[in-house]
Amino acid sequence: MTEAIVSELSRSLIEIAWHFGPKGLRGECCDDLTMPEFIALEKVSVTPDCPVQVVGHPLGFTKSGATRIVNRLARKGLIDKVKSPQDARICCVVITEKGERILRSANSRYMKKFKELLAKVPPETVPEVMKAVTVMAGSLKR
Amino acid sequence: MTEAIVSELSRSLIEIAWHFGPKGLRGECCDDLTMPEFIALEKVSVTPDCPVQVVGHPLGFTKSGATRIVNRLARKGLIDKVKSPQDARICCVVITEKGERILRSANSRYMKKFKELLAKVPPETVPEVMKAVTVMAGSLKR
DNA sequence: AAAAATAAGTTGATCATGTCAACTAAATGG
DNA sequence: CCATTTAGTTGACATGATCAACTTATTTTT
Repeated sequence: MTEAIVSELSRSLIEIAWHFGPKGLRGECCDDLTMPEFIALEKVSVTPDCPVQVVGHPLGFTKSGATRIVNRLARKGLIDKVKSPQDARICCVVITEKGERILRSANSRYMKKFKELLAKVPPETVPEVMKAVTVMAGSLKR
Repeated sequence: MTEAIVSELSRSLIEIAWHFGPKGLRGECCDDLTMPEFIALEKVSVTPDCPVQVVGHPLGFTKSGATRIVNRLARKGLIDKVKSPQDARICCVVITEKGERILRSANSRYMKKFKELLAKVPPETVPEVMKAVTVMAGSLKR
């Protein structure tokens, strides 16, 4: 494949990234959940007794940044912090009922945006595109 | 297509977006060009005599934010601000030689990342994926 | 068992980057 | 020629992250 085409494509991907990006669904719904907050909440929801630092991993944050985003989510009532019984240094982060609700709501917002994009793609290629996106994302989780 | 699959996919896309995102190639190269700076520089490079506000458009910035990002790029020597001879209110923003160089460098960085992702995708589906990404990005430019 | 090293988390100081509203200066048009 | 609009800038502010220094708890070494 030619450089020019890959170049064009990576620019397209960046545009999509920005569109879905930090200002993604600001103010559109969901307690004004920012994109990093969404990613953090998602991480908490799939990680049982998630330590604070781990919340920062998918975001590439330092542990300090992790503390701060966890505190923000806690202040909004989306998560709870519980001291681990095994190791008192560790702070188990768990999602609350409200957190689950907000996460679902935010997720459907993003889905809506994504569907709008997919609508422009030739329908017969959709399954392959979806598979490709999944594979690409999967290769990011180290 | 089922909700569950679209949900999974939109999360994948968000992960990719974050990976390419604001902290994208921070410190990896290119004078520490941030993602919004990259987008701004790109805009300047394709828009002859680009007014300041226009730089902010693809980013969704206010004119104030546009001024600030333009000043940052100017301070780094990547662009020049020239008063328009036709209308002295307007400030024509033009990319410098250094700006062109940095832009190319940043672009190839992003391309490298993108290629790494594409490598995980079944090769025969690559052309369709590329087309789909382009179309999706295209539908964002209103 | 005591001391040293390591690890999790927090916090103050700071920095980066955006908004808003008020401003200046230039153009436009009754 | 005055009123309005427009481009751009700026000060005050909000947000959100880092860094380094700290506390507290666990683990390792001796």
